[in-house]
Amino acid sequence: MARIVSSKNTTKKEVIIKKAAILFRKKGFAASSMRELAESIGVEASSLYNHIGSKIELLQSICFKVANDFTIHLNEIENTTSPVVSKLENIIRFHINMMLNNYDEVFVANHEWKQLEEPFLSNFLNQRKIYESRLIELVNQGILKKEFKDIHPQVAVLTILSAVRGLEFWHRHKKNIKIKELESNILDHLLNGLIKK
Amino acid sequence: MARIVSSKNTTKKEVIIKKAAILFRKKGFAASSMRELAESIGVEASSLYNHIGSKIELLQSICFKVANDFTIHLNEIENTTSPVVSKLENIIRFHINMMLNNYDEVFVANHEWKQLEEPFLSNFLNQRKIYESRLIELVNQGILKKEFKDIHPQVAVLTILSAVRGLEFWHRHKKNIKIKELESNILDHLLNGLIKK
DNA sequence: GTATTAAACTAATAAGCGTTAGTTTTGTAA
DNA sequence: TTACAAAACTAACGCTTATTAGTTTAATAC
Repeated sequence: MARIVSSKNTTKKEVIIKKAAILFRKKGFAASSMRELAESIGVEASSLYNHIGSKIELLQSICFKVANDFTIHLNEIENTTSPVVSKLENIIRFHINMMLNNYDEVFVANHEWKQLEEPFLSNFLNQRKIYESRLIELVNQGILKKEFKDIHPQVAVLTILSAVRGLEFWHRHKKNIKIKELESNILDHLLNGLIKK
Repeated sequence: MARIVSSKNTTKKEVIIKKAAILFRKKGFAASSMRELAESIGVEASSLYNHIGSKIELLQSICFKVANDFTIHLNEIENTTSPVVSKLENIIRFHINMMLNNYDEVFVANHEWKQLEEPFLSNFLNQRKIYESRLIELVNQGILKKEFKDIHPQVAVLTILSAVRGLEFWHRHKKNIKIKELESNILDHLLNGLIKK
């Protein structure tokens, strides 16, 4: 009789959620079945229900964990007194590292939140909206302090968030370039641009 | 008896594909049912099969149409003799306009290609890889001609493509900003950066 | 060793899926 | 008006889905 293996610091539920994140990232939430998930763990599908409530609950856990991590980090950044450009750099670095270290979970949160059900769907979107607004306000401060050009802050935030999200694709050719080099290149591009002055 | 309405220049098949793109964009391919699609058109699910072969064929049509549009445009750009920066600007503008004018189709191609089956999946990925390589080569030319900084061309292309893809999110708050302003802001950010010099 | 509990199993459920077959209705042209 | 073809319909197929109930096995505590 196969058993779910979990070390001392991780519950069996956490093991299932992690495996779910991997599966959902690869195949998408709707196209993933509980039987597949169970197989990837090594048990029968029905056995999973000794540890979790439902399939949708797995998606909720993944999405809200990610959202929470980003919010907490932003809270910390806002409570410092650095130049705006440093704050923004810190945030971009955090996004890059989250993407590299929690690839499956961040990917799923980014792509599969649509499959959430109410009230989780609304709540998730609202958290994202608030996070975005706080970033826009930060860029706005940078403009007022003459650290940034007089650009449209909403568009700048969108461009930055999207560019960082693009690191998803980096897992394809991860080996071709060093992480630190990747990080500094993206930061340089977003902050200083592409054209030689 | 309800009928699929199609004007003179669009076949019923095209109507179905368009509605499919809208549905797949909203709910994802796997989570969309043929019964839902039929309902959005106003007929029974089985009636769709008078015009199309299968559900997966719809996804194929959408994805390969988009891929083709981008490839054709890149062909045209490569056959001109403009400065690299103009070529790149032209390509970015094309991406922005494709995203704004063919939102559903581009979104689906970007998000749901995973659900394609072989050999379409491999073919699609290969086309994307080639497209990306050609852009990287273009940026490389810009570096050699001293138009661009000495950055990592692969990272630059990834950043640009990702930033432009982020326009997906723009449909949420489309009205707050003019398209031309949006376009020039993004171009300026990607080419010239955020920090005041 | 025995009792208890955690966690696996098998089997079954009802619902939804894409798709097909066969039939009926509708629009068009002679 | 009649004949034909296009395109809708109803009904059903076989399959997969998430989930539940009931049972058995394995690990833990005394």
